[in-house]
Amino acid sequence: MSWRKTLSQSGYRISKPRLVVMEILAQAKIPMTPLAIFKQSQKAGRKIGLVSVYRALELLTRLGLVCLVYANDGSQGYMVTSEGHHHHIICKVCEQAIEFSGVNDLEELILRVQQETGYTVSDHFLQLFGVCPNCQKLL
Amino acid sequence: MSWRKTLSQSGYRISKPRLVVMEILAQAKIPMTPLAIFKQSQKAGRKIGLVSVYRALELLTRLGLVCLVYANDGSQGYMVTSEGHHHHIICKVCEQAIEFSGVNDLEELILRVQQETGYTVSDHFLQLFGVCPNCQKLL
DNA sequence: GTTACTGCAAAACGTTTGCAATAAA
DNA sequence: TTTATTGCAAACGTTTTGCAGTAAC
Repeated sequence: MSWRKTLSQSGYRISKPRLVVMEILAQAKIPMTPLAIFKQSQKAGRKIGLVSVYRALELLTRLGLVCLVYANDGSQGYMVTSEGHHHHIICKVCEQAIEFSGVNDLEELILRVQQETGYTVSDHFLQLFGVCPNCQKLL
Repeated sequence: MSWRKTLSQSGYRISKPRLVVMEILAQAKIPMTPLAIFKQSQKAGRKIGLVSVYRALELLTRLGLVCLVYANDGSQGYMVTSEGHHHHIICKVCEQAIEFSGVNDLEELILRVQQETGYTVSDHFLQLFGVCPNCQKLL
């Protein structure tokens, strides 16, 4: 389903700020902060308010259309999400981030931890960090 | 090695704020924010400045004596670390967090992702969320 | 035409910094 | 005694909020 449909079927409007934020995130190769999205919109001549960027990101995240990823220096950025469950791997050099799926691989670990700790596990967060193919060439 | 030795062998002093922060974190069962640590120090009658809490946490994190964990609502808190590599599992109800080790279980996943993406993986971040044994009884 | 949404200004929040006073070694 | 460290006050950057005007449906 397109993000426009998700929005309107949930009773939200396709406004200019939401459009611009989605366009910028769709083209971005690296996770983007609210401020970076705002600046990019200015550079592109598509004037929107920083406040609207925050509000758009909050909504889009809640609808699962974008997600928050953490750089390993602790800073946070937003990315568009594709359908289904997935994780991200982020290049430490150029910050380029891509998705990978891999729920099943964690199943065994989760079962073991449940047995060892007595916790029931309902959710998890996994991110990998490394060097992307392009940056490997340059090193 | 005790955290005191780690500090002094690295050329740092065992000051009151650092002592208080470590004491509070050692007793805490849930990840604590800088502000929560500060308030706890006041309640315990061990007066230290909030700024010192920040500075102590920065140093202790850099030395690997404490670490930052993320709640699944995005908020962050600090915990003492035990030796070696490990991850955390956090209770969604009471926020109680405990460590578990499990590097080997990720090995296979990491190898697969490296092959699929061409990235070289050097680092990872994993956190599990669920319900702790105690909160399971109460539900 | 209705009302969800925007954008501004201002408030709120968490965190950092400069610097004189203090205390750990 | 020396100098690393503290604690205050003030600066800082980020995020949120109230509200009148605007635009999506």
